[in-house]
Amino acid sequence: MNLWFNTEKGEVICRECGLVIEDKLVDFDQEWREFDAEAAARKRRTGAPMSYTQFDQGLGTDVGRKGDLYSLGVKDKNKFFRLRKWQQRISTAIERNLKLALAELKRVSSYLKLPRSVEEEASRVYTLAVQKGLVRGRSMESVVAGALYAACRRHDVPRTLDELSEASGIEKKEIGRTYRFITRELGIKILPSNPADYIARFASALNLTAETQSKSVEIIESAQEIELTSGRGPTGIAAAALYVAALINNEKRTQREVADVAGVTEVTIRNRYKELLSELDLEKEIKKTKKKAEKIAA
DNA sequence: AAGACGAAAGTGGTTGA
DNA sequence: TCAACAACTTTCGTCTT
Repeated sequence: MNLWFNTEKGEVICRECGLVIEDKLVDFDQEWREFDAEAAARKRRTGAPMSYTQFDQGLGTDVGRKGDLYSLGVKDKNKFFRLRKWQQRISTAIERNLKLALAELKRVSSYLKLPRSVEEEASRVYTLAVQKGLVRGRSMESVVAGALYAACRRHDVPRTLDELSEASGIEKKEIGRTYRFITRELGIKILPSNPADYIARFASALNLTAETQSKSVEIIESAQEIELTSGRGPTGIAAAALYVAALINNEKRTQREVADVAGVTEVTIRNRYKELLSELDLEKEIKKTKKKAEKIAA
């Protein structure tokens, strides 16, 4: 998509269709001007942005820099070195662990192409987990994976456990276990993920058109209304809806193909598919497109 | 011959006593 | 803590296109 950030009007506009995507941009410009370093020091109110992806939220203090040394006498110099030693000692287990873990977190999150907001949230979750001592007895990596999984769910950009497992090299059930553990211990509430959130990703992996996508979201919505979706795995439902929608729009994919990208088996798709057909009378629509296809062939 | 279908047995996780 | 249970998987044989 070709976007145009109009900072004057505070809008984000699509260059192709002119659609205004966002009309409440924050103005990131300063409201004053500075002409030299002196004025800058006087006028700037903030430092670097605070971020949980930095192990100390970007707010850490170092004792002294080399430049300060020249103004000190011998006695003060010794004091200076002593203080700096202490500073380094204080940064003990927790901080070192955080540094390592957040590096790992960044790696996994960029592998999965997760948005910044999710990475940020996951870092926050991990930091909390460390502070509560929840990492003890668990591998750092698995907690990182669990935190990321939780963050994904919260931000409605679900990745499957399989994907997380592939990216982090941690076993699926291990991730699931720590995920459940830390969300329980930290009191993080997570709604069951919505099957519709998976559609966009699965559809593009299968090269399906936008119509098929919206059709399958439609199907999911009507299925949810009659409680067909509760208690079932969301990926299975998403896969089945996508499969049916593809049939209706004459873009048939095999059950095998859909099953692979969704990370479920053909059997699960069949089961959901059967339920969808019997409860939502979609058979008519499928027959319609079949007839159309035959006419075109003839 | 490939894909769809369905039965049966197995797995990991939740729930309720 | 254990057993019952539901969802999902694996496997395999049969039917359909």
